[in-house]
Amino acid sequence: MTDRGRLANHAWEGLLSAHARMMKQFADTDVWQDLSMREYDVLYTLSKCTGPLRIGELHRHVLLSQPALSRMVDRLVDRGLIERSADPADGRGVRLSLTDAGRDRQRGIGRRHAAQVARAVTAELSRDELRQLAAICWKLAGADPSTGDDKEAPLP
Amino acid sequence: MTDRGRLANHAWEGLLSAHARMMKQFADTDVWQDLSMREYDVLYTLSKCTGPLRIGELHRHVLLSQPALSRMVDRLVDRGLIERSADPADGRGVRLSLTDAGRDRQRGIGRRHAAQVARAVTAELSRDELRQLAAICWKLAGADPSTGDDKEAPLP
DNA sequence: TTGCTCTTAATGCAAACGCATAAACTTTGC
DNA sequence: GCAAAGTTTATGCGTTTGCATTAAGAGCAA
Repeated sequence: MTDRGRLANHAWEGLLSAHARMMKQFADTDVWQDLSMREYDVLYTLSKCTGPLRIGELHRHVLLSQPALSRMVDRLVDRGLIERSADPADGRGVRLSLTDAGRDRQRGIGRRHAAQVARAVTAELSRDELRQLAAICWKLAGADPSTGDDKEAPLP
Repeated sequence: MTDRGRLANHAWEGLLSAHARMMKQFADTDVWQDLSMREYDVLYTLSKCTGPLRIGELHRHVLLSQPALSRMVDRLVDRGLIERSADPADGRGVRLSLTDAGRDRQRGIGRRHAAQVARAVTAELSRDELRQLAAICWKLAGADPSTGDDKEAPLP
């Protein structure tokens, strides 16, 4: 392995460790009400996107198998937090959107969670480090940092 | 929320997106043999540490509930990849270590996985970015980047 | 020592997950 | 226009996970 490869592995391991430490820290708090962090992640993803989302789109953002996601959507629909509607342009497709209750729930949890993220992350990193981390991670995520949208196969 | 807080949230969201994208990419490959990525994570953590590890120590590094980890250890012991032994200094404790087969398995998978990490990460980031990412993430992980060991409650 | 609390790991059980596959629909090629 | 191939979401089923609790040893005070 090249030196650069080793450096890449060291950086990736650092990212994994940071992820694990922070996730554990957040999981140990009381902000999630009756949702799991994964369920909140789905609500949050829906809240970020303007229009309704296909399940496949959602699946790109969420670290979960497609069947598991399909059933999680079932449960969230049953609980009145999201809505399934038929896609007029594609009979197979399903369009997902937050209900009003879902949006309220996401906002309530989101406000508290954002505060704890701010506390935990700013406690460790300077403003410059935050900027660098954001720029690098969004690059690694293959997305435009300003919009948060994925970039799919950038044209040459 | 302060401006710095918003920046922290933006950086954290970037880290989550990068994590999700990379994990999906790695999960879609054939390097894991008959292990799940979570099981490999346990073997890898054991391989990094010099001596046997308590289950509680392992639990600090792995994003899994204690009972789930306990049972995963069961299964890995049954499969002959790790060894449980009593802790002479503490009758409740259990000391975990890789068997020879477990070490072989970790190394075989680890080599291929490290190669794919190197490919995926260096494809997106320059050498300077890799260095910055490593330094910042290990800071966020609350650990010394050179050793990878956790720093617990740094003395004032 | 005894009795209490604290810590560590394991267990019962319902919920959630992943894999393989099916069902429903769209698209493609003839 | 129709069959074959591809795409998108859902379902069957065995395995794994998390929550609550238990079991067992450590630590400490009287």
